[in-house]
Amino acid sequence: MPDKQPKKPHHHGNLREALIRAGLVLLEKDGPDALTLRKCAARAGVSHAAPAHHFNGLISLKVAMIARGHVLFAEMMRSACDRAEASPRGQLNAICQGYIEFSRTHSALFRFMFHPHGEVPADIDATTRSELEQASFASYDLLHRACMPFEHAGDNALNTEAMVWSLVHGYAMLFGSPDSGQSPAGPIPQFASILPKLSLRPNVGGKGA
Amino acid sequence: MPDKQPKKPHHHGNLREALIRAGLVLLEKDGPDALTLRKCAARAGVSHAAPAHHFNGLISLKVAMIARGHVLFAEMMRSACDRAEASPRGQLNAICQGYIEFSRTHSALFRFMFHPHGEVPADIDATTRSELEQASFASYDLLHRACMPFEHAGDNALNTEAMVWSLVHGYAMLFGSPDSGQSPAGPIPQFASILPKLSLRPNVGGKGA
DNA sequence: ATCTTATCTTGACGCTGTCAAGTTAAATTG
DNA sequence: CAATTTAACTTGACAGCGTCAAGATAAGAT
Repeated sequence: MPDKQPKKPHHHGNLREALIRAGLVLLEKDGPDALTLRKCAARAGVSHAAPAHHFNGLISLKVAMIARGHVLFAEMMRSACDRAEASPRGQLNAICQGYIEFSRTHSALFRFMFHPHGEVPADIDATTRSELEQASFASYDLLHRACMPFEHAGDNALNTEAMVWSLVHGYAMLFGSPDSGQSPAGPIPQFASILPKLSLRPNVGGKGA
Repeated sequence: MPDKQPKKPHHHGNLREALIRAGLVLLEKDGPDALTLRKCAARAGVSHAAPAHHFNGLISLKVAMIARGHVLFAEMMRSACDRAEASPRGQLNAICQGYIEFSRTHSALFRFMFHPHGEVPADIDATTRSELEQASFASYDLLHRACMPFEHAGDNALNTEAMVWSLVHGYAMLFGSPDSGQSPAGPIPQFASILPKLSLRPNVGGKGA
């Protein structure tokens, strides 16, 4: 046989990946309610029942899309960190900027990712489940590490994280959409002018605990 | 005719209200994906097409449920304010406690309310639309008023609001659910220990601007 | 070359939102 | 009070949906 691609195992080639990408396109184009297995299948050029062999149900495809979202999310935060100065404040600021930038450039996906469906059901296929766990851990870990320089021995170890995460997540949810928040008029303050109002003391000694 | 109720106009009596209540029950019981016009109709004891005469489509019923959610939301914040001391900090704290209490006692509804569907579509019936606008304004106004004592002349007028709202909303979204947040272990800090870390200076003189 | 297995197709089922038409009861009017 | 209009609801139908069962096809293994 002539030299083939290393991973073109069967008919379609890489249907699982194609379905995830189709789902992301549909989500961003027509919103979460327009996301259907059949449309994803059609967009990938396969029959309506083909997705069942890669995801056990629509919910699994959704979870796989969320996992993919976390990968993009982490990339955007990492890239913001690379462009920022290396100081603790610079890095934390960059994480937040990446967080908010993601919520703006992928606004439908961002909303889709964070608890729109309640808990992840138990009957997700193992591949998808582990993808989600790994990707969501990785993206959270970036925030976690950026907060570490501000943890202190006396504090509850999660205090800074919870505080920063709440602030940036709430801001992204409320103001990080094309239509600027559901409430009254006036320009939305920049997040960069909000973050400094959190009383964060850098921990000069080393690790906090 | 014998004395009738003032508002029992027709067959069912008050189908619109019954459908909203049925929807809220279904939402809390089986989640947002189980919310169906036909099930709401069945629960209200009418035929599957009856809801069309009160809501122009499923989306309108959803919006009406969100409006109802804002009413309950505002009630919970107001009640927390009534139980708290009258000082600016006491009131602001109470608003946040009510906010978080609502997100915990009505967790599915809370998630349902905040942007799960993108923008409100243009083709909502006028009744439902005005209900939403009025109710969401009322609930936001409570937060707005609680923040007013901390606004200052030099600040962007929305700074304090945006900051407090982001913090409490993010906290409620991330940690205000039965399953405690999607990320790593450890006890979640109380919001009461987070709020004081925002540098809020009371404005002793009167109004900020 | 045969067998096995993974991948995808076809067809069917019940449930969904929505539309069109018909029915019933309330309100209005003469 | 009776006829008419109008609002509320029912019935029936349609396409699209998720999902299951069964069959076809191609890749890999023996």
